[in-house]
Amino acid sequence: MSSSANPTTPPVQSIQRAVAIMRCFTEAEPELGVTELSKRLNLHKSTVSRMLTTLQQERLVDKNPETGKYRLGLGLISLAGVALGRLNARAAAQPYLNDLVETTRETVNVAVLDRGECVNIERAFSPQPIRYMGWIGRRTPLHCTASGKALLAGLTAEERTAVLPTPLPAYTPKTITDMNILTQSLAQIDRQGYAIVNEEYEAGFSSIAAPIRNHLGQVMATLAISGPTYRLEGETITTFITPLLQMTRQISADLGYRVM
Amino acid sequence: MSSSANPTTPPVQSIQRAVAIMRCFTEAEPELGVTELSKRLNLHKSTVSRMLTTLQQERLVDKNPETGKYRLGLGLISLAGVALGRLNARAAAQPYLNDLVETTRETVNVAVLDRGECVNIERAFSPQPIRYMGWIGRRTPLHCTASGKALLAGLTAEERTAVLPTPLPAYTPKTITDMNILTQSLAQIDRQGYAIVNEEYEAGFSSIAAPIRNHLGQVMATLAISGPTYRLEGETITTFITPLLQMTRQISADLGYRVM
DNA sequence: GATTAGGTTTCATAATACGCAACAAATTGG
DNA sequence: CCAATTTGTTGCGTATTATGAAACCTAATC
Repeated sequence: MSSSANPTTPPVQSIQRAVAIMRCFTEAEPELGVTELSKRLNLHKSTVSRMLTTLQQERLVDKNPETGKYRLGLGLISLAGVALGRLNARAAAQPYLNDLVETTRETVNVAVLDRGECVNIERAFSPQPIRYMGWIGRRTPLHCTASGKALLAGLTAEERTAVLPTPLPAYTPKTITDMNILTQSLAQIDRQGYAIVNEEYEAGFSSIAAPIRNHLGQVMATLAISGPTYRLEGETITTFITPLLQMTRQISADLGYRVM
Repeated sequence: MSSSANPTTPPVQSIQRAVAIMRCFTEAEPELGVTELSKRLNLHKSTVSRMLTTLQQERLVDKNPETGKYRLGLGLISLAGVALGRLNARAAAQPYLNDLVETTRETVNVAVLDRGECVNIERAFSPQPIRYMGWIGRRTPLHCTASGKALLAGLTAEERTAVLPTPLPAYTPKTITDMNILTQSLAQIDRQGYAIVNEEYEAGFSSIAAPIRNHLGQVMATLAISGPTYRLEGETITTFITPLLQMTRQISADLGYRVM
């Protein structure tokens, strides 16, 4: 039977269009008008207007009464809540996050792999005013974030090739874009059991992550500690290794993973 | 122009159907098959199958490889993350939630009003093993939850009539179903500035909530402390009044609300 | 006040989504 | 182990829906 990668069934165009409309709304641009969406998606204004009206009826978008513009609606939050609720790694990790925040005083995140990206599914924020704000749902690349690399390190070479873009995009001057160098780096991460990334994805931002394993030993999520480089640089981030690994071992054990 | 309650534009049926499919997945039933969805929604199997394929391509559902059944996908989480990101009350409340959990040792939630329901938009869980697990996105009724009543108390009589169902459904023997009694109760809540609910929505469950106001003094969200009745009954829940009100005043002040 | 821009609605029709039937694969029960 | 049943997918023709064009309404701009 065909996989989703090579569908023989033509997709339902109206659903694709509706999702494309919703995906135009971002953290940077939370509100958009009919005409703007029409231009971006190359759809007629009347098509966009009708679709927005239906999405609004279904609570997936709403209209800001003050600006008259559309934005994503709270109905998405309820659906997402159901989607999050089935993630075992999230439930397993959640009781430990605040302890790790207290120990490190930095933001802690849980992330999973989804279709070539790293998706945050849980987080506990640092109490410090300058902190990493990785919100739930945020997607980041795999090859230049600590969580992403920890996820990649748990994949076979084949799986890795399937999820990584070619060429690897550069996000900062420090991003590794050579596949061989990345592969070697991932082998090292697999051996040592954690990944550290300094400013490969975003200037001034560093993090350390380790895998969370299921009862079969497969990497199902990662636990990461993130913050501004000026606070983590030097030896500071290495002091997080032990508490991080202790925590991921505990969480993995809660999920049934036994080291043989 | 017509509101979403009385649309003159016919809705896009395919979008409605797709959303109906997604809404079949719940916390209680996170995985469903094509035939089951077909029966529930009275749609042909081939229609459901095609729609699920497109939703899967768009990451709003995925297929559990172990069971072959469909479930809500992580793509929803990213959209919901954007939706949550625009909620000022949530961002304003978030730094205070852990303090309130430490003070009360109970679960703390932030909720907003959305189309006749109370929706959780933030939460910090109690560290105790028996605790209220109000997940983000969870929807609860207005007339029998503390958050719901705190939201209702901030509405005009007209607005209230618009959002409340008639008759008021009973969830437990303690649910108030008489509109006059509810109205009097809400007037009292408005005067005292907080709502307490004991087992009106769910047996064994109680909570206290207070409104979060914006710069105009309008109730935009609520902050609630919830837990099992056996821990909160008697005088315990009243000891939460002062810390809760202090916190909602602080959060409201952060949002620009000034008591005249 | 005129013009422009954004958004909505009516209408005819082009194109899509649909149901039906057939088929393939998986599951169930004897 | 095999037949029967159930589930899910796909090809096809067409009924129905979604669509774009045009007209209209409202708000914003000059």
